[in-house]
Amino acid sequence: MRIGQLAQSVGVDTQTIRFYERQGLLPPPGRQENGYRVYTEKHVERLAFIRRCRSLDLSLAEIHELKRYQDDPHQSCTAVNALLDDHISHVRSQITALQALEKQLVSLRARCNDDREVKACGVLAGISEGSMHQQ
Amino acid sequence: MRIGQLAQSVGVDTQTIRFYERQGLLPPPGRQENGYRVYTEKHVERLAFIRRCRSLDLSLAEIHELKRYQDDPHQSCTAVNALLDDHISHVRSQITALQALEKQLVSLRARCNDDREVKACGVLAGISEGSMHQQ
DNA sequence: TTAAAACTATATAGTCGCTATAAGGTCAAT
DNA sequence: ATTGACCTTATAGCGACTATATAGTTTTAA
Repeated sequence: MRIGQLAQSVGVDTQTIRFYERQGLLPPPGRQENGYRVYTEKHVERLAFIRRCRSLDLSLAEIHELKRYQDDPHQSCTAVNALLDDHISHVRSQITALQALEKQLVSLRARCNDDREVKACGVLAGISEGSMHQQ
Repeated sequence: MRIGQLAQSVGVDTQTIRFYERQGLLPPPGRQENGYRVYTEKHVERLAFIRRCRSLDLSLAEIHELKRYQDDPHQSCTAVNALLDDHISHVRSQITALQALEKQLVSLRARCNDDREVKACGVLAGISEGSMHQQ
């Protein structure tokens, strides 16, 4: 199968596939005489795995790490679990930060509900004052 | 005041200040005979405004937009409010996405609590199966 | 048969908001 | 005279792609 087919079957751009290859995430495929890449089912699975990891927002470095674990299947999976735990706490702290941010934004927004002139707008005033840290 | 003083008083790296200048966010300051930048109180305020916007996670493009509104203080501030509303809903959808992600990650993590060999690890299996969409 | 469309290849630059590095000029104090 | 702290510009790097340019190949249609 050529790159276009692989791309379509996994739902990825061809550029992204070449990019993963350059990054060492996807093993270099065979080539036809004309230089076209030729992929196997293995590549489909590997690419799908990468995309599922990405949909979990794992970084390419983390996916690399998981790949190393997969390639040495007899070691303990403690490290796999640790990686996931780290990632979960990373996601949780992102959520916390964004929730605090949302609160700030909503309280800022409440300072101007009507159609004032910009110079009287409570929102701009609020940002300029920098009084956003208390309350 | 020179760039180091400005940087310290606002709590920003000097590189960042020059970067904002190149981006057109901070007006070009005067220069001493030796070429050193000379800043005024105006610059302190403007830079602090930029940093407060950044702490609200507004993009440089959005800050540009706010700057344009400030420079035309007699127009209605509807656009300011709209910008903020957009930003709030952007933040909210980020939160929602991250919460869904967290759920996925936690349920994936639950598939392996003990020290198995990697080849039997439920976490890696879970990712490989790609059965993460039905909860 | 030929011409156009669709596919493939590589290389390179752009996105965002900085941050880091290199290589040098200026200034005050020792 | 030299150290050190400051300033200057230019350039490259981060992450994970995405877009563009340029060119070769294959497939399809007229």
